[in-house]
Amino acid sequence: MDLFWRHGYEGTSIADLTAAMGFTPPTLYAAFGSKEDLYREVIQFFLLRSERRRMEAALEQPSAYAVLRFYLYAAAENFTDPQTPAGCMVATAALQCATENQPIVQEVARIRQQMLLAFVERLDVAKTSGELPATIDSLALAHFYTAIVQGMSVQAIDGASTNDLLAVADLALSAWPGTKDEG
Amino acid sequence: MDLFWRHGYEGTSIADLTAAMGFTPPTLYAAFGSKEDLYREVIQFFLLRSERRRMEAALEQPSAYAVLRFYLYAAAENFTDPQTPAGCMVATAALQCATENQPIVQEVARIRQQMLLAFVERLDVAKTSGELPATIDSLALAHFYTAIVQGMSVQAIDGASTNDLLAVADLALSAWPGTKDEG
DNA sequence: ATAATTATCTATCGATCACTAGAAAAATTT
DNA sequence: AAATTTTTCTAGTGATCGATAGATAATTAT
Repeated sequence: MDLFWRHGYEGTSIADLTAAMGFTPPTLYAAFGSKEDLYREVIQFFLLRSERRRMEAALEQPSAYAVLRFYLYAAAENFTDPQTPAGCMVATAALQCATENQPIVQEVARIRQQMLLAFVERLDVAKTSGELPATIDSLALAHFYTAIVQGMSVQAIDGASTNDLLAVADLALSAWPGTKDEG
Repeated sequence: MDLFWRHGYEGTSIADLTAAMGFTPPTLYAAFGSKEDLYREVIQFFLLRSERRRMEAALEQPSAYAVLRFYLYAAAENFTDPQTPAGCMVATAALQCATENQPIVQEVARIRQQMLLAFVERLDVAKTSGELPATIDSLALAHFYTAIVQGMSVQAIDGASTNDLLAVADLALSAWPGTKDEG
């Protein structure tokens, strides 16, 4: 996971992986099938351990605004955690790949769309509860906060600090067009 | 440029490039030196023709707010222009590469830092002119709008429409903490 | 303890990677 | 028109790519 996270799908070779894991290619292929299968498995593992956990923890917050704040603050911390590679493993992964790796590109893009839809769902709830005006376009607002997360990931990769990203998060939250009540 | 833009540095092979340009590898190497040299030249060409032009046109706007609006609207249009690959060629390029290609990663990251600093400079001017409160952190605000551009690029690659990105731009502009006067 | 199974190894596959020597062709100069 | 220079080609370099056949070692089952 560390290697794919740091160097991407195409930037990580089987030789890199087997050297890091301490065994030889046949073992890797017996265990995971192919490089592509392994990457898919790693992505699912990442989602389970990091992204999905972050989203689920955020969704426990009592208001849509608090959900966003929790998620963005957690992202700022996680994206700059020195114990993991910088940025998010899915938010800015597999953006450009060779033609033969388009299945990977589409897979990761599909996961990003799911992240987007998770935001949309929570924002729709916020509209029915009155936290957001009914005139608000949930999809547009979700696009905005998703873009922020993706931009934060790029900047983390470029070396931004936790505080840099927290400031970005705060500015994004200042654009919130609904109530900021906590209950 | 189209190939590197669409498939990235590692996703584009010399064979891809020579096939697209209609000649053979020795011609490419005589003309450009190496794949890395060619990529650097392509990036500079892109900056000249697209990114720098967009920034310079934006900076002709009469207020900092108008500069940002112009730049973000132009980005929304350009990132989804069907005549070019989706997204920005530098905003979301070379984020993950193999160890041997780290010079490329650093080069592109350096260019993104220059984009950031261009925003910082204009925001500092806005503080002296009173468009922005003197208490505003120019660097943080620049990080925010740069993140928006990078996020818009990711979403364009994922298939977002011009209108999707314009909505993101409008929400980002709604976070502007200064005067929105046009003069 | 022996047999069957599983896991991992060495060694290598053909394909492709970025790149280049030397010949042939095209353009330019005299 | 002949000589020179420049350009592009054919054909290939060694290295590395993802992936695998067959042998060996370790484990599990009987």
